[in-house]
Amino acid sequence: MDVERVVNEQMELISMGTVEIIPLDELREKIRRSVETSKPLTVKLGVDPTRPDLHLGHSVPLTKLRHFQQLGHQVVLIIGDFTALIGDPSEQDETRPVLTPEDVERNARTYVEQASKIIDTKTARIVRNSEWLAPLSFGDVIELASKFTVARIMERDDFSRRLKENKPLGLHEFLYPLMQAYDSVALDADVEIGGTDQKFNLLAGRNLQRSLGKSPQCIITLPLLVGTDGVQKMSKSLFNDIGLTDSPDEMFGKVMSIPDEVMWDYYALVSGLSPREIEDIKSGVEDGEINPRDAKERLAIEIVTRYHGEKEARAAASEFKRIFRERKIPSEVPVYYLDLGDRQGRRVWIVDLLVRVNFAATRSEARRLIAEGGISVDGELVEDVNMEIDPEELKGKIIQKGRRKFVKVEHK
RNA sequence: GGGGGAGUGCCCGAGUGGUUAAAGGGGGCGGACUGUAAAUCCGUUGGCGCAGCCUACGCAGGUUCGAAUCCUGCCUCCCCCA
Repeated sequence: MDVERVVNEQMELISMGTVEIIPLDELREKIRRSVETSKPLTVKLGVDPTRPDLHLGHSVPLTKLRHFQQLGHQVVLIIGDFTALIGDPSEQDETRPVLTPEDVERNARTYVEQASKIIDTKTARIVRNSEWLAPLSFGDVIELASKFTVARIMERDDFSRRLKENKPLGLHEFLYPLMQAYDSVALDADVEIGGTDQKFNLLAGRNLQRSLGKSPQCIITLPLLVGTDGVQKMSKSLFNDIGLTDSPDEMFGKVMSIPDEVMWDYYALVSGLSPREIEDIKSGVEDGEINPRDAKERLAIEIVTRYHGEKEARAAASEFKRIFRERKIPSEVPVYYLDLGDRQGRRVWIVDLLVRVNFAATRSEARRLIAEGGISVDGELVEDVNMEIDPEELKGKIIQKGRRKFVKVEHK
């Protein structure tokens, strides 16, 4: 077997889509040794269960973990149940609210399930870092903390920025990189993966391992996926996320809503296509041979296929076309069951109806919607705020709000 | 422990006694346009069966014909010194 060739092949897949590999030649050396001795590398990815759902941004490092898995390495997914209690201060402008152990536990469970859509959870090691972090004594922590200097911790610009801007910075937050670093020590990690925002924490692991006389890990950073707004990084709290558990239609639509320019990031990071295929599509668009919309549609299909299967992806694509391109009513419209019991045959006031079907939170809002020309009944624009409809007449009618919200009224 | 500063609508933020339901921006919603749920432009954005009324500027009182704006107490947060 040609060792050099295998090493090259592994390195090619591993480096695909990465931002940095530190240090590159050291990783190469580790791979070579692994190939020669047939001993898999231990590759670590930590995720803090701070929120109940994973989104497409999380899938970027998970996909990289999958690559290592494909190459036969031992991947370890760390559920940061202990670290989540502190909250990673990386890129945060403020101290995170503290989660209760119950929150963490609930989130942790769904994380593993969602991660299984990307990595093979049967061969991966899935561990919780409370396993080794919780038993540490205060003395142990002080001992570990002595391996870091304040100046080094303050190198992090998110820390120094917060200090400069007179924003609070909790002492406990200083310990976060320390804990993550200790994960690497506890697992004897050879490689750790993370987003570019994790660079400091990843390097902390490398340094701590070295301080404790262990072989230091290599680190791989990956780009942060921008959210559907095309500007900020994907984050549930910014409402620009595409959740891994989003329905096919929702997922498809959200992908279609990203600005054209960022679709190439998505292609590279979460489409699952090879660099060559992506390049073909990209040059096709640049030459004007492929309509950008079709390229984006292809992307959306690829992504939905990954999480829901091809059949669902196709269905989502045609549904999208139906609603947005042809401006038709979706094939399935939610139904609102009008309760006639207490109405005694009285007519239904449109404003009241809009609130009942949840198109408006208040009657004032409903009035505004009508004034803005955003409401129609069976395709007919509602102009009169005082419109009243006979319940019998209303049966089976479709109320539309804006372009894409529909509800059908039926009798209970 | 001492001193200083701040709390305004979903968010940021202007406003220091009188058309102030409160400038401006962001976000949301609607409309136009579009290959698109993108970009851009326009409108709208406290509640109430609403040409009127009610509730609002941390909380509770007070001064005044009239307060987000002045006074008192309380709560919360931040900064500096120790």
